[in-house]
Amino acid sequence: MTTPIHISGFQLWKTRLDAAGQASMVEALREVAEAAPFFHPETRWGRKMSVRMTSAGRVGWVSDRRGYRYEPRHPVTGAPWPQIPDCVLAVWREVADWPDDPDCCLINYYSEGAKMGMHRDADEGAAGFAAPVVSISLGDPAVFRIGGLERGGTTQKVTLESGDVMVMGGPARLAYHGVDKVLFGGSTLLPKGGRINVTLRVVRSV
DNA sequence: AAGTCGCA
DNA sequence: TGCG
Repeated sequence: MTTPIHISGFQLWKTRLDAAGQASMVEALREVAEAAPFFHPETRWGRKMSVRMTSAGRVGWVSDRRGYRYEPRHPVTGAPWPQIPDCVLAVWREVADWPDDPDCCLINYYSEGAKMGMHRDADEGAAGFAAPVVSISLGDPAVFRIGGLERGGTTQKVTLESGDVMVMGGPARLAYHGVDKVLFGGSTLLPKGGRINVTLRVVRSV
């Protein structure tokens, strides 16, 4: 599909990745996770998030009692993050309409029952806000919620399925969004089920 | 508050 | 189920 759907300023390409493309991306991400294992981040208040995360790229997104930030090293192993896989960069270059490659490839794994509250991607620095955020969905479908620029505004729901690619850019770059729930078992792409979401960002704060 | 819960 |  070459024409995206527009939802509150977000662009959504349904099944932008075909089955083979999804499978090879999962394999590439599995290799990233071998070098940079998934970890369970804590919020600033010491609560575990339900998603597990890891990253690739120059910096990775990290959360702990010190707050949210980007770091050049894995918080558990201390190793630099692996390189962003070429197949992931290829998606960015196709849809981002941005001259630079992303600095961070955040990989979120949603097992059964995992969700993510409404938030903004706001840790990338002012220059990073100019670039879009690209999001790739793999595995089980998820109910994604899109809000506006302020917390508590009206929201819209959209189901994201495996192979979907979404771009949050322009006026919607700092819009609130979250994941209500994962429709566990809705896809056979991942051996253990669940959902992987890959987000690509230009980071100018680190 | 990238969480959780309680309320309408 | 969408807020607060």
